[in-house]
Amino acid sequence: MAERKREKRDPEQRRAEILAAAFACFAERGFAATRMEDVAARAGIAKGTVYLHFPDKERLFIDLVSGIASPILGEVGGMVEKDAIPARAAVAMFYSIFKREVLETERRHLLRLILAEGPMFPVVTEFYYREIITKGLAILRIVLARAAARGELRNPAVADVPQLVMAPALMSIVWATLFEGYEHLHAQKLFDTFLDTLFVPQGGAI
Amino acid sequence: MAERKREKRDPEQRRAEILAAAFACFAERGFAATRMEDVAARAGIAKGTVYLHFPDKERLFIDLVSGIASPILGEVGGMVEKDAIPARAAVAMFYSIFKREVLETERRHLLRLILAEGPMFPVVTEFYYREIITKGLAILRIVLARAAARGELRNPAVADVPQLVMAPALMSIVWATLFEGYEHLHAQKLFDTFLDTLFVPQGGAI
Amino acid sequence: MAERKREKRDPEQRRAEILAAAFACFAERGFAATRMEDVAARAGIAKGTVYLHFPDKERLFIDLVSGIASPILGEVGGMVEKDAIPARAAVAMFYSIFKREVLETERRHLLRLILAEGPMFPVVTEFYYREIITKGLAILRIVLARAAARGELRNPAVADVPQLVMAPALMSIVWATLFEGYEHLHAQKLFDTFLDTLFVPQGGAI
Amino acid sequence: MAERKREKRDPEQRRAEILAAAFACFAERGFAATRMEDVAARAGIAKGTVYLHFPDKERLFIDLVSGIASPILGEVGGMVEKDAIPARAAVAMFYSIFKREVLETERRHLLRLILAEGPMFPVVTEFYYREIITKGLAILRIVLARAAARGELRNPAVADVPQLVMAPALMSIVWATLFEGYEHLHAQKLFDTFLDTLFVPQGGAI
DNA sequence: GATGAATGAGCATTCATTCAT
DNA sequence: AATGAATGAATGCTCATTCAT
Repeated sequence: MAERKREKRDPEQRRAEILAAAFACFAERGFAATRMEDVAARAGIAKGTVYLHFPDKERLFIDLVSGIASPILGEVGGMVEKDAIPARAAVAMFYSIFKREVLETERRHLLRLILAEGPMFPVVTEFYYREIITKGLAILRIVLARAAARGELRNPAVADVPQLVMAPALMSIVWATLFEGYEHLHAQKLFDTFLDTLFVPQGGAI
Repeated sequence: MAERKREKRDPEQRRAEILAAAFACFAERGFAATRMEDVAARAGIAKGTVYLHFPDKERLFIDLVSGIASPILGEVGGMVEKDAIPARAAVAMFYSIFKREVLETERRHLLRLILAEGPMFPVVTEFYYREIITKGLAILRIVLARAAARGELRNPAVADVPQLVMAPALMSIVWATLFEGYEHLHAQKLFDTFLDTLFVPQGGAI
Repeated sequence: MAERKREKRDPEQRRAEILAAAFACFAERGFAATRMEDVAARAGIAKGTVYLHFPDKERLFIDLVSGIASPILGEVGGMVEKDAIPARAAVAMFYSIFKREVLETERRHLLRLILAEGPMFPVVTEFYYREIITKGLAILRIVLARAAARGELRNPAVADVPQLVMAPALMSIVWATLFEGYEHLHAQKLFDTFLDTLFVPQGGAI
Repeated sequence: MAERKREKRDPEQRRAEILAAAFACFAERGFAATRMEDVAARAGIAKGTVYLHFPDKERLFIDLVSGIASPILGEVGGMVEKDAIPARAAVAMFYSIFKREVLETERRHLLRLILAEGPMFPVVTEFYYREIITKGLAILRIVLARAAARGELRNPAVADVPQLVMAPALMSIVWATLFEGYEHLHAQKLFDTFLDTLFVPQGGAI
């Protein structure tokens, strides 16, 4: 009978649990097709309880999508600091962090959510542009400019189109989301092949 | 007010009008958030009329998403035939067709639809994998293999990961869909830069 | 190609065809669950054509239910005339006509229709009370009174409750409609047993 | 205006209220013509609340029609036990219970419902055949066989067609449902007259 | 007359949100 | 705080009826 009813909790923890449940639901079915009751059930609480932490479904979504991104940035930022390391290593690390933190995480569903619900939630799109894209591109721009200056790039013009470097990452997510079930895409190979294409060989010889 | 009521039409034309309206609506708001009445209104017809052409919302969506892709394939396929032309030109043509037929068309919203609704409509995902991705990759694989054999690729390993060539196209759509309002991405420049990175310079000079 | 389209017909015949189709449909599914299109399809005509003969669904139903009963009465009425024949024979004939004209005909579904839709169509109920019940009871009353006077009834009080004589007929229809599939009810035996109960044995023997 | 809003209730009681309201509605207008909103309104609750207790309209109907019959059976069954009492008294009790429990109750509308919706709900028909008809006939068969053996029946053959005994009950309901407004039928008289016809007089004289 | 595409009111059902407990 | 029954607006779909052909 000890059905852990009316379990009280640290509000912050409760909030986090709801966000986690909400993310799983939204990622699975999209915003419109997710029922608040699904979220509650997944969080192991009652429907009404969700409303004690979020005023409505829309706000739950926005808080969720915004909050989930923040942690990613930190590490990536460090990349730019180290002037010493070769650009190729920096970009490789970029992919590596992306792989570890996004592609191989539940966060890989984020893109789908943002892309899918973007038009309905401009706030979210803007948030991502401002907080993630802008910062990511800025970092890449710096790293690529440095690489170009050092002659590490086969095509220095790449430094002007840092989106090109993001493209394989994007592809890896989209593929993982849609087609992984039909055919496996080896993300690391995709990244490495791109790195080999982007950068002049490091000639360990002589 | 030209109320054009009870306008009869060629069934095929009517069907096409509905599909066009539906595409606009679905692209704008997603499957769940689109009301059949919206579609009808956009097509300038009554709610019930939609059901004379499609049995239900789901089928309207599937027929729509499936039908809209078909026309794309034809032209791309021709690319592979011409053995004579340089690989770079072939890939450039691939991007060009993509730009003309998808990126600069309403079809650019397709990716969003597929990505967003994929999990709810596995039929659609499978259709796209089978009809578009598989065929597109096959073509690229042939072209790239040929290029590798001819020494046209800076990194011949690219021939094994044709998804790499698709990545910039993907990026161009995602950017156009989400961030174009905040910052312009010059798709042609993206493609050209990538081509310059991918292929060894043709050195017309000396 | 000779798809007998836009077949013109004698209006009366067309009307009759529609009524027949409508009866089949209404009997099968009831008023509300019958679609005008079903009726049209069953009559082998287009939806709109029904409306050339009946102003609306309700009127189709009323005309139908009213019209289908009329033919029954005639023969029964004759029963009362023949003063000479024994009451038992007259009542037997009543059941016989009922069996032949109603129970073993599609008309057996009439009761269901009237009972089911009665509250929604008081006109129909009233019509049946006035045209069928009243007349049928009147005839039975005369026959039974005569029988009582002649000492043919085991219980002369039956002459005051002619509904009692109708009851087995009612039972035969209800049973045929609902339970015949589970267990057979031999209507003739039901009637004969009732006749044997109702009337004093005729004892042809000394 | 005592708007008694958001009144919470014992679930069982709520369910019973809905069933009662549903019965009234279905009895009045039939299955198809009854709107769930009517049911809700009649139960004094909101539309959605009905769905907290029944998954859909069909199930509401089936549960309703099935549930309403159960209570009838009990008492009737006792009839057969008492071997001592004369068959006539037993059958008289049968009619009496029927009158009290069905004819003079809202349950008298049940026949209409079953007859009307039978073809659309075979489950219901089968339920009634199995639970009511079969059992009722079995009891009558026993009582009548006993009566025949004791020479209480004017026509012993009646014991083979127990439906004959049910017929007056059926007539009383159908009449009450359809024609009572036009002409009164004295049910007790109908039953008594039938009993007097069925059984040999009990000779209270001497 | 005959047709059947078009219309839109109508209804079953869902689900975000509220609130009495 | 937590619950979940209750609410009612919203939406997919149907079908009686109309009307251009």
